[in-house]
Amino acid sequence: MARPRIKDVARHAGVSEKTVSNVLNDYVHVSERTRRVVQEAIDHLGYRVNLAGRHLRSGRSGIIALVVPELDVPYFAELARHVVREAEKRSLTVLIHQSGGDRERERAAVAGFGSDFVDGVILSPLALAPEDLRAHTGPPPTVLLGELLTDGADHVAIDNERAAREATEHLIALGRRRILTVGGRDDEGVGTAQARTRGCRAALAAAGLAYDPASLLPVEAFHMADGAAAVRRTLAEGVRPDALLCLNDQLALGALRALREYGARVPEDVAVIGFDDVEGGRFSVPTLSTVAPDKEAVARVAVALLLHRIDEAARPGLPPDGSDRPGSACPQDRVVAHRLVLRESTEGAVGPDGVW
Amino acid sequence: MARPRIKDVARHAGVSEKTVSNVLNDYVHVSERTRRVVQEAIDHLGYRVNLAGRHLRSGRSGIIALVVPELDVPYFAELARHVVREAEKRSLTVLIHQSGGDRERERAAVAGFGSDFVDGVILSPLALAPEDLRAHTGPPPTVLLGELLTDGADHVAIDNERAAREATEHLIALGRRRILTVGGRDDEGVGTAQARTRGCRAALAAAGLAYDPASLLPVEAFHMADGAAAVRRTLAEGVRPDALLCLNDQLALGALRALREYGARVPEDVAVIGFDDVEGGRFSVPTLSTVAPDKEAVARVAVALLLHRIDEAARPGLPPDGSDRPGSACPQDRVVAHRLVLRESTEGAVGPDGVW
DNA sequence: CAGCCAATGTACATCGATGTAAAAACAGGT
DNA sequence: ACCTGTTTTTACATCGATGTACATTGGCTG
Repeated sequence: MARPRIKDVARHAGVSEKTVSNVLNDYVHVSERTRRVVQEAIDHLGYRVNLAGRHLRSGRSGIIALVVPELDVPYFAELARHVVREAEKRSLTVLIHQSGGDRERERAAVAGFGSDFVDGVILSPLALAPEDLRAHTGPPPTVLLGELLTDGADHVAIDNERAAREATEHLIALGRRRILTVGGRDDEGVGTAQARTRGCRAALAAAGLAYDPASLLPVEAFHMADGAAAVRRTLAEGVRPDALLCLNDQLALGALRALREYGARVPEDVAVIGFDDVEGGRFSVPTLSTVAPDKEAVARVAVALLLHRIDEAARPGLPPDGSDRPGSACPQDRVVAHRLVLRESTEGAVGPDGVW
Repeated sequence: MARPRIKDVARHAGVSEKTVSNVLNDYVHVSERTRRVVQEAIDHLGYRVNLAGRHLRSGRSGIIALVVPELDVPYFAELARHVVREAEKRSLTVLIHQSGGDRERERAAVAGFGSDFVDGVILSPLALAPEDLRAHTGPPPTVLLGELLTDGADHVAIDNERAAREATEHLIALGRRRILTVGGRDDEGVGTAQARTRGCRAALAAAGLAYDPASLLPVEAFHMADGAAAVRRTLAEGVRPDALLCLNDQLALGALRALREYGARVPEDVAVIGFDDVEGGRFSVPTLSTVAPDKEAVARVAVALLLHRIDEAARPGLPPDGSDRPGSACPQDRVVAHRLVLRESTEGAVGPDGVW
């Protein structure tokens, strides 16, 4: 009553094991009749291939890993959904890992999790340093999401600097001048936060506005709690901005909450804009203006790029070298579209409260 | 320069392959000296076990699947985080699947995804029917989350009926009488929605309030958009409730938005309560009262139960029978704690808007 | 009808790790 | 030194699927 093996199917169909395997793998030279007989045996016994055996033999598991900092950050959850869907189309299974923004865990990810059972890795790094990547050029193939860390690996992202510039220009066009950047970072790092901060500064400079380092509100993490805390802290100090550029929607939603506690009307007193276009921002009070990355495209491009690398690595070609095949061996750098979605938090009012 | 195999380590250490395997698996009868030599060879070569080989030999992959309807529903994302963390503690890896609430996909999950590479499945069903489960009692071991579908499988959930009763009692205690149930369902199904609806009715009955089938607002899915749409529709019809019991926080957050559009003050005009205690409800305006399940406990119990089944299945004992080992062969039914978290949407006001 | 090519099917080795059975090494007791 | 019993190590088969190399079959040509 155990699960049937290929040999059981072979016996049942009266053919050899290899013939069954050939049917399973759509090998061309199998007569229609044999194929039918084998298929019937398969159906009859309820046979299904054992991935362990196939994996051992082929060296491919059909599993790719997606590593994100935290799943319960809606942006990553939405991204994960798209990646899973995209991978499924190409009959790959996705293993989702959470790094918690821990450098050690991210390093483990690019190293293939201390074993070789994933065919490839899509990593959204938070703490990984460029040298970690350089240290590990070997398998498995890796695609990075988010900011460009180094030129050592494939990479997919929106143009964060330009997106931040556009968002800031929008705030400036609304007549806002006292703009704070929630989550902004001034340091030398190569992360998404720094790129967006640069874009913001560029817009300010272009508008002839002074840049004040104090306009950057640092946060621990990009959660609602951090956004709310940072804004509460600043407001408590007596600072009165007229616009907030929040580096993601979670921060922005937390900021909306904090502003409300201080009696500020959004957008009349303070305009707020975020990044990511998550579900929460489409139903908040007020609804949230945001920079919407094409998440579906990010997922599609990332999976395609990764699959390409995997196939490439499987071919007997010159693996570590990389002098031939133009535009293939050298790391790809794909920029995905984004657009500004303007909602109530910068553009309009919800309407009066209490006319029930 | 290929990845080293166990045989390479053996050669390098001057011992047999099995001895290396023994060291790897902490077999007792290995002399201290041999162990040291082998360990040095392992470190020197940077050897790491190949999971494909181990999986093939042992029949265990060390991977469990978590199947949820959608990852971008925050409750499932938070649950996923806990499950992953819990599994990691027991050196299991979690494969996350999304069923999209599709019955076919859920059925595939309990059937082990058409292959046997997962050791077990934790499934949060949405569309699965009891008969689907009964049809597939074979491997892999399965633990269900959410409502009790049948007595055929292990199962972990909060007491949804009681939780809904408590939430409704809270609304009634506030003096509310025109209570609508957003997402409520009256039918004969065995899902979470039905259980919560029953609890609500029980509370109404206990308070001597009439039950009106029209108080159930059906929804397509449990997303913010559905909550907002359902409430808008009802308000447009002229219905004026004084409380909303929303069957999850997403519906509730959508409802808050819709209420605001109609000028209703929450909680003064309408009290709102949800289920799940997601992050969004802790920062919404107003903050959301909710039924908070102990998600960490759900994850912990589910993983423990599953692991137990997996071990059980591996032992040579009487698999399909199940007459011995009391309280083990028979399906477990674990109820996890929940508590009412009362916030502004039922208890207090945010404070006046516009005193900036 | 012999002869040959292509289409089709088979036996066997292989992927890497580990269980089995048995051999080798070692300790202690007489 | 010899036997006994235990520890330590080894050779080999095994898990399931598939690539390789070869055997067989059938169809077609000359």
